[in-house]
Amino acid sequence: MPSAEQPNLESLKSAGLKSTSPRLKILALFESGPERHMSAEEVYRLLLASGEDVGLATVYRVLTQFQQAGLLERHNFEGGKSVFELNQGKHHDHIVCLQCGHVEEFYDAIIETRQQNIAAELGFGIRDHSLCLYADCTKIQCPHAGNTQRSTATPSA
Amino acid sequence: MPSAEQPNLESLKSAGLKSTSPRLKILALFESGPERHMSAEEVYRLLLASGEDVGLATVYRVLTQFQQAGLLERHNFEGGKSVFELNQGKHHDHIVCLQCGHVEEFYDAIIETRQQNIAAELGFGIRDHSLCLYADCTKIQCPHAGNTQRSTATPSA
DNA sequence: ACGCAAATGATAATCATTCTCATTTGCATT
DNA sequence: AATGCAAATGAGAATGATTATCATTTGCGT
Ligand SMILES: [Zn+2]
Ligand SMILES: [Zn+2]
Ligand SMILES: [Zn+2]
Ligand SMILES: [Zn+2]
Repeated sequence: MPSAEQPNLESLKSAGLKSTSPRLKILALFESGPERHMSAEEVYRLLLASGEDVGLATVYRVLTQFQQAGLLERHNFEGGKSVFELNQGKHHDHIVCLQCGHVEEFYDAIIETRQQNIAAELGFGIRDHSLCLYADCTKIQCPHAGNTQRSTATPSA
Repeated sequence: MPSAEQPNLESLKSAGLKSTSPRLKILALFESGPERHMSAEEVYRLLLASGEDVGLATVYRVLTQFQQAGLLERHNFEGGKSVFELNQGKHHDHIVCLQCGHVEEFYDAIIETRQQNIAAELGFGIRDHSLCLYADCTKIQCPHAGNTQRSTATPSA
């Protein structure tokens, strides 16, 4: 077989991180797990649930390392705990359901542009920003709305 | 003198909170203190510094009560600690200097409108939102930029 | 002035996260 | 494949922010 193998091993290698079992498991979880946005605790629980044995401290360490390496993004929605997601290179903002915590993503060019302009007007150079809309999705698929379906909402423009 | 007195006593009363010394002091600090945006710890330290004797637990309690009563707003900028500010009824978003932590406020009608539209498109009913721009103010007045002046920037558009 | 529920303050407890350190493991080299 | 060692891990202690407990104090209506 040719050398077009494990992209994860590559990711880790090029990030200067040696490829260990906990790291590969965590990366795999973000790539093909049930949730795109997960807290350290969630990652830990999911790994335990799937029989993997990793320490909570390691999960925290690895998440931080991955974030610093650019593999993951860290968000601080309300509630004091950080959530992470795979960095796909495509910036987006979030809307979080206040009932069930479900996270939806969106991108709006107008808002992004305005942010730049506003910062410029105030004499700041933007380095980062976080926009999070808090809402309740009673109108769509939400466990707390009596519907457990996965949300598939897409902006119809 | 007529009965158009202490608006603070009124605020507390109408919030169902009895007017106590810690509450009045904290409210006064937000109204005429040196900072509009303060964490519990900052409030606590400022009160101690001015000779007042309040417990830290009370500060936390009162801040939460004030927030629930609508007197204060709570924000969760990055860094894991909540900051509070007097609720003036005028919604605004924030830009925080990553160097010195200085907070500047702004309001942009275009962004606000877009948020509404986006949520509507996704089938959510917005209940709240938080937008925070992280930047460094090396271009303006920042202690870390060698200038301690208070910023007075105002968006011109 | 009384009485009592509400409020306070000191401290313990909790929660998320980081640190410590002894043990294990990846990986380059023999 | 065996060796060596720095890097990584895991268990648990430590930290920082915040909340809960509870005995004591205080605001306020009577
Ligand atoms: Zn954005
Ligand atoms: Zn996302
Ligand atoms: Zn806004
Ligand atoms: Zn503000």
